[in-house]
Amino acid sequence: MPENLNQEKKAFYLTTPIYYVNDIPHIGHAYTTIAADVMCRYKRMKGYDVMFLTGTDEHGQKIQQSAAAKGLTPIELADRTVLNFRELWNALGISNDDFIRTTEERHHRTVQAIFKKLLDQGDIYKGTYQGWYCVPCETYVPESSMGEDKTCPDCRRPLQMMEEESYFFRASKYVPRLLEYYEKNLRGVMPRTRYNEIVSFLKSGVRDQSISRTTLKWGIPVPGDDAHVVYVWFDALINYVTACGYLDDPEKFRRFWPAAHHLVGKDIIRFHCVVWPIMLLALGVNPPVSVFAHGWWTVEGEKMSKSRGNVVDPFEMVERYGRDPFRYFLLREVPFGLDGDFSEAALVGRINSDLANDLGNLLNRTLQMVDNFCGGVLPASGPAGDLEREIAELAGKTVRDVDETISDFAFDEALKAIWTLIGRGNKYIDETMPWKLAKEGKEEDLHRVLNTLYDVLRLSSLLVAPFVPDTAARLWEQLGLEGDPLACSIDGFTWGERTPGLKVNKGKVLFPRIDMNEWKKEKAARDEQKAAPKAPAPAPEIPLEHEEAVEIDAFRAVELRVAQILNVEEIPKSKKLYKLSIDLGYEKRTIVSGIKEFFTPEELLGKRIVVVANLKPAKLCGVESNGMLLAAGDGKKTTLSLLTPDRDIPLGCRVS
RNA sequence: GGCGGUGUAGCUCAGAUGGCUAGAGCAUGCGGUUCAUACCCGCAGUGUCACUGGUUCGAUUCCAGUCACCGCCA
Repeated sequence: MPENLNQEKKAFYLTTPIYYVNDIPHIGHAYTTIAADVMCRYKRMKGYDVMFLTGTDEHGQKIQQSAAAKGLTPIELADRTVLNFRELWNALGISNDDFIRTTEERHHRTVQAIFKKLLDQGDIYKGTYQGWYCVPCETYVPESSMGEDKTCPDCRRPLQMMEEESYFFRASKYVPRLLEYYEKNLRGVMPRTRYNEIVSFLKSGVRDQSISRTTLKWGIPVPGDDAHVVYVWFDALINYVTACGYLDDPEKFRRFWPAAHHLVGKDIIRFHCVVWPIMLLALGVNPPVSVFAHGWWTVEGEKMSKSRGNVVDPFEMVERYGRDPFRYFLLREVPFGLDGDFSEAALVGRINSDLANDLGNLLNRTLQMVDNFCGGVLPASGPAGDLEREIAELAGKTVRDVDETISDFAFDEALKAIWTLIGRGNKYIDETMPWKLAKEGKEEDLHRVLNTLYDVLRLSSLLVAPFVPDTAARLWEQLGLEGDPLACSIDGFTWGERTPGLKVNKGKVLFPRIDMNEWKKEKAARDEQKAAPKAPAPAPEIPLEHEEAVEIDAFRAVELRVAQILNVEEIPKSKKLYKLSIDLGYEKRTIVSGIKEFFTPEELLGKRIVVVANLKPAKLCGVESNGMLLAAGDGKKTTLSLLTPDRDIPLGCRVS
């Protein structure tokens, strides 16, 4: 690999995915972007010339639709959502060098130039696309996600086989070349399990990709054929080279592209590890050095989803706990690449034990001692003893460990290594008991200890700086040091290096401890408020088609009665069904109900509901159901609400 | 159904190439200390290392099978 030998600085290029503007920013977006930020800040401190890119993906059907639903033009919608992302990156302290929007002119030109080049060289050809199409939803449905009897998974209406003219990208042609590339580049896809998945997927064969659409307008026109727009994925991936100067700045491209790394969520590795590298190979450009796929967050043990209402709002977390603790938690709690669980209790635990007790307290007690015993001025140090040599050695090892682990995107390991050093500092105080040395007048020993602690903190400030930039700056300031730790070089750190007569500025406690009892009360109160009736939700898409009119008798024939849920059992074989025991007042029954996706057993227990009492019994998953409960839901099955009597009324009463 | 992964202390997880009393963090209990944010330090633990066989002088670590969970593919 050519390593920019004629440049004094090594290049490093890192991207996040560009985020689709049909969504409000949540913890997943925050996670990827924070990780990228940490990596880039670290590389800058290691002397790399860094380019850090994030941005937004703004074309495509979904944008066009949701803009229309809101009475906006697509670009108006995009302009609004982009603001949310920019604000979030600001709130999280993201240090990106560029922010690309796929609607920008530089990107349009690049996409069209690439399309044309591939077309000219025969890697793009015109053909027909065949597939099952949902006319109302205006979308193709892959066979794997079709409902029963070839119905649309969204609106459940029947699909039609459609044919459409489309441009295709000759992906199949480059599969052997890509496989060969991955064989030689084991870090091309990380972590390893994803690498295996991609390789086995490639070996199973890749179809040519349809890369244009005639059914929508919101996209980049295919050069020379205005009936088509470029398919959103093909368009989106190209952003990584647009911003890198592929078309406009060959010098920049030559410098940064050989050092390109992508960070992505595990859901989009196929595009990044199959389609994208093949596009690059076709262009005669090397695939990225690595694509790292990180895991997903669950929330309080449950899958995060809009319908559960448990989506973590990063703005709220930053406001409540601070940006640094949030950043720290996300990268410390879970190995990058694995799924993890986000819980506020765990976050508070990390704040108290790692940030307050270990790091904050080490700073606080050290500076307090410099104040108490030396009038706030760091004294000159005597020669090091065995203990000090051991700690200096550990410091060196920590620097090496951090470098090694961060290079592997193992942010959690890097933080563990730093905290081992911090822990050693705390232990060292107990071993040497500086207050005793002060009392006994052993000044030389005392000064040596304080200096050693000072260096542990000084180095820690540098090492934590990429993760918690604000905290690092505060540490630095309290240590009485000039400038910004983030602007320092990690390799330039020298143990024991000192400006004489340095005065420390013991300031406010770095991280106040959070009282767990009070926190629990506060959290419980908050949860209760959340559970209480919320502001009216925005109207979901409701199917507008009506059933045929019926006579009143037809309705009367349905015997609706009030009942109460006595017991809820999971049906292990089923993802959707619960077995419910219900009380109708005059009798108890079992019904089977497909509401598992929307309610926990706890939520259902004791609920008073309305059931169809004269429904013919039916067996579902081997359990006999005697009736059904009533619930309201939108057509897309994103939410469901049980019908429940609004005041106390005896069980068994009829509903009419 | 195919491929791959995982199953180790209450919880979250580490444990190349098989070997002495199986580890870390958090939580728990006890002790120490007072410079410090009721903090820090030390000690104590409990574990049939999923199950069943096999290879071996010896397996958590290798092999085969079983079960459970997860991912990708069909």
